[in-house]
Amino acid sequence: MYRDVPSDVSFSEMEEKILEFWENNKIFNMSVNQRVEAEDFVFYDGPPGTNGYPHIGHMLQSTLKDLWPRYKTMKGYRVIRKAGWDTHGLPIELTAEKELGLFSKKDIENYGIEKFMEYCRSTVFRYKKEWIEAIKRIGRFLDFEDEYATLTNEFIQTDWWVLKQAWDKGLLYKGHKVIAYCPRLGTSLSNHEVAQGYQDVVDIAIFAKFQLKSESNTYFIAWTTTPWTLLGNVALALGKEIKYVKLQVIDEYYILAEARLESLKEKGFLKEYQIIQTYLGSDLENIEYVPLWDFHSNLPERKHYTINDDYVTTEDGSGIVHLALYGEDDYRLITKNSLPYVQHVDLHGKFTKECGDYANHSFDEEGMDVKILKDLSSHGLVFAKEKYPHTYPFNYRTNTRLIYYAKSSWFLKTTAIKDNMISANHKVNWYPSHIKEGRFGKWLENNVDWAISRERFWGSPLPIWTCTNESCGHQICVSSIDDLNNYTKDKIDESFDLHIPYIDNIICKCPKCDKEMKREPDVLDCWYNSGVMPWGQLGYPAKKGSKELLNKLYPADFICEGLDQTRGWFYALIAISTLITDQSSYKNVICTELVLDKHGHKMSKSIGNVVDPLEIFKKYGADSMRWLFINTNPGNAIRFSEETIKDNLRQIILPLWNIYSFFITYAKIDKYKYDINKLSSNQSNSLDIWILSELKRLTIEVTEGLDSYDPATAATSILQFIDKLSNWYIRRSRRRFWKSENDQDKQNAYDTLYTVLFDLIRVLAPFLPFITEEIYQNIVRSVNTNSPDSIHLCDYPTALHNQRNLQIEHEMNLVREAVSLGHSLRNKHQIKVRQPLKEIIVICHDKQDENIISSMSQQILEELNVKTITFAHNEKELVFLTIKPNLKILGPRLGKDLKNCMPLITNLDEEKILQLDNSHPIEINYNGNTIQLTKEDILIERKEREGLLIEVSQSLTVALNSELTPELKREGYAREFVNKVQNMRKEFNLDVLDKIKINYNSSQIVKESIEELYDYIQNETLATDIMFQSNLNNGKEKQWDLNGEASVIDIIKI
RNA sequence: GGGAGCGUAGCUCAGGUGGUUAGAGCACUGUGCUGAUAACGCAGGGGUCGAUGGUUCGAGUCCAUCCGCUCCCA
Repeated sequence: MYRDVPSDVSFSEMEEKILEFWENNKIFNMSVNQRVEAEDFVFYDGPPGTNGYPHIGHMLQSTLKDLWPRYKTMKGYRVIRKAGWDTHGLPIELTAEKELGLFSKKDIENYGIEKFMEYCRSTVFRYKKEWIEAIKRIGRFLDFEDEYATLTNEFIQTDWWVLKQAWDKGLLYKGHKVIAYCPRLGTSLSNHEVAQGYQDVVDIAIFAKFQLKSESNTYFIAWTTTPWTLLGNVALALGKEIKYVKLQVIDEYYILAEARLESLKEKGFLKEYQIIQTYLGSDLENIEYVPLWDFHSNLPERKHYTINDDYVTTEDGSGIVHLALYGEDDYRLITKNSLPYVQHVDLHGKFTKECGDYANHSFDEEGMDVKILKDLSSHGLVFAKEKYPHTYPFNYRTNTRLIYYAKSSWFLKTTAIKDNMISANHKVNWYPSHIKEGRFGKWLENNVDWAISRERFWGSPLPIWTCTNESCGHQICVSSIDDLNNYTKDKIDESFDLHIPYIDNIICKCPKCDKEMKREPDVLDCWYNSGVMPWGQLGYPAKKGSKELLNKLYPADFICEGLDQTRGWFYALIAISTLITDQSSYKNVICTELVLDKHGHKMSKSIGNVVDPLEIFKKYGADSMRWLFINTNPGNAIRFSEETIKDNLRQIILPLWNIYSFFITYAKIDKYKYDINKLSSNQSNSLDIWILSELKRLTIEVTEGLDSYDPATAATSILQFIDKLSNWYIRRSRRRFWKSENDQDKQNAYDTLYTVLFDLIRVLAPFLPFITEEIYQNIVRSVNTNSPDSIHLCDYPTALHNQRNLQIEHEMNLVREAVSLGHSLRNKHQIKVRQPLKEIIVICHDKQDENIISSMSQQILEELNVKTITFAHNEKELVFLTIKPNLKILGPRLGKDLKNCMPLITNLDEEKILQLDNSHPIEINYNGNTIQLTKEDILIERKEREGLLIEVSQSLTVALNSELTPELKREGYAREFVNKVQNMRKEFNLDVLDKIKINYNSSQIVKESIEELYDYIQNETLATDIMFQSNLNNGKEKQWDLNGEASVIDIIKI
């Protein structure tokens, strides 16, 4: 039989027990393995890094990453869910550096690369335990036994295999990438690190004079905020569309952008001048000038001339940009125009030996800007100088300046597959939909070749070997250990650690010239690893069985990550899958926004507003948190606070629990047992028919929501259903369960509620896996041991549109409308519901509704505590009619005339309105034209006439007969009396079935009422005796006010 | 600087393809109901739908510009 349902349940403790139950009974394994023969629903888990704690945002993703796999499992699919861990990359090296007190690559080499790498390895799983705990605690089913990690030889070889594909297609090349570089530490910085180190500084900006070769006293004026780059100048850039002017100032001529003149005058750099000539930038292309210094004059490439590019603006400076190899745009233009790569500052930040007196000085040493300025000044090459405030990137650890430095890097030529990536993306279903063409689509449109190598240690090594014989220079790319062995003397096997430094001991023999080949020293970007994941998680193609598995597990039906993965995982996946298979590796993707604190700020350790998920689980349980993440659109930023969690508990968890508790309370009393063979099939009670129809509707709507990866609409349907079930079906059916006779109606009520509950918990199981499991174990498993061990092994309920009963849904809406109006009227009359009333008068605006109201009148009468329902037809006496045009219909028909016709319609007299209401068309005249109006063209509204106590809605007009006869009053006292007794029973913690004796003292009228309705009171309160006592004073009695009559009541449990 | 998202009641958010009096939950006020309910019902107050223009008979919705917040890129 059913277990009791505690009213003071701790959801957290309940959930912990469920977790144990799942663990002990291997429910997750069973849910996958019982579907071995089934079609796969493919889910990929984006591997998290575990050298930091999991936070609330990951719980949002975990919720969604669990919801669909659970749902699809119940829908009959096999859903393999491999856990994966991101274990490579710069963040791990940074952690290691920090903890080991190392500051640069050189430090690492001194410390010992082998030791350093061991340290990295020891930190990658530092918080794995906490991650697993949090993921499990939120109820996520994830396979930690068959997990994958990016640091294994297996995964690295998949990296290699993918890279070899690109190599064979000619899509892998070595080029340069401009990156933020710290010369002090000799290390590159990631974007994230750079972002941490911007500082507002005031630097000297110089307007330098570049003399035209052809005209000795004419100069281009170019502006820079980094004077040290002038030493490496190779060209000047002008905007093609920008207007330039040639000025005469005394005996010199200057060329600069017209748009800058005003500003230069304001600053006092220009006083008296004459405009000699105007040009477009395109007129000034390809003009040679004299370099400021002749440091690099012996380089063979053509240089020191003007070029055009759109990136030049006239927002500051002179409208002419000086180009040196430090900056992404500079690098792009230098490459595009085949200008020489002049790196006049070396990796230590020192000027190179070509730079004359400057050689061996640091670019950022004290006074360098002034030195350069004086130097140029002495040659008459400074047009103006100014102090210029701007933000400049610094190394956040050493507080020294960074340089944007062009370094060699390996690239995947993704520009070659850009169109394929874009069309692959067209086939992906995105939630929210705007990401597809918006953030992600735009990112693909602007795709540049992907720099996939890093000059670091802790990553998958590049599998490229280069011949040391410079005249040969042949390169090979290997796809696996076996492949590598084709080129080596000493063969290695799987036990060999493929990481640096060991891999660099492997020397290949050049197939072209037999000389030694050495590995390209870089490692792969960890984002590259993440994009390889669909193959890497299977160890494809080397691992046994991986080919068969890949056929089933590629591409993914569903993935889900945060918005920040647009340029991360989402891009890596689509780039690599397009490269290898010319399609996206995911079909449906949910992209979640950030989880913010309750004030809308990002959670961060430094602000101290980080919420620990485990604390929330402990207080409110995981189901509450899951519901929060489902019910608030995950595509919008979510403000997280304990209050919202509490709201969610109250909104869904408690109502569900109370429905369940109600069922158990009565099912135990009546020893109800669900028997599928005896389930009453011809329901006669309209409440049953109605809730079963609503149940089908719920099932349809939730299924549609989940199938279209839209969690929010599914959540709305669920909340509405719970409300209907709790606040109408059960509220209205209470008496059917409570009554003493075990008739068919009671049986029907039980069967219906059971059916509804059983379907409901299965519909909800993917959303709220814990509470539904708890209910399932009690209402299903405890009475039927043949049913599946867990709700998560059950099938999802199904429903068809034709299983709904739209008629009853409409009818019940009408009934609820009538009840709502009735409640509202009682409010107006100031008569509480416990006081019975004689009559409710209803006018149905549509006469056909009378039959509905009449057949369901019992619901209305009971709910409103009214004796009879009367239909009236004298609506004109109660309401006046107003008419409005139906704009949706008349708008398109009348167009511009609508505005003028509106008053003609709204001013129609009541007779005409009634005529229309009775479906007789009428005509109005406008501007000489006759316009015919039918009922569909207008909207009729009813408003109560002044001074009447009536309520009007769309379909009904309702009034109450508020006359209180002596009989009704007596009944009122009796009901009041019952209410007080029941309150006392509750207060004294009596069991529902406990019998009592009642002693009371009261006025004569109350006494008469009680005696008259003795049986009723007895029945309601389970009283064996109700005794009047004129001297009631035993210390336990309570004083009450029964509709103005003072009374004393004492109850005694028998 | 470029791009994306958001801006609707005190708070959190809904508001396909333009259409009538802009909704819900929470909070607040009043009131009622309750032997499932740590609840709930009914009613009420609370809104220049970020601003300004435009298209249209009609704009929260479409277009343009601007403002504010957030994120991504530079």
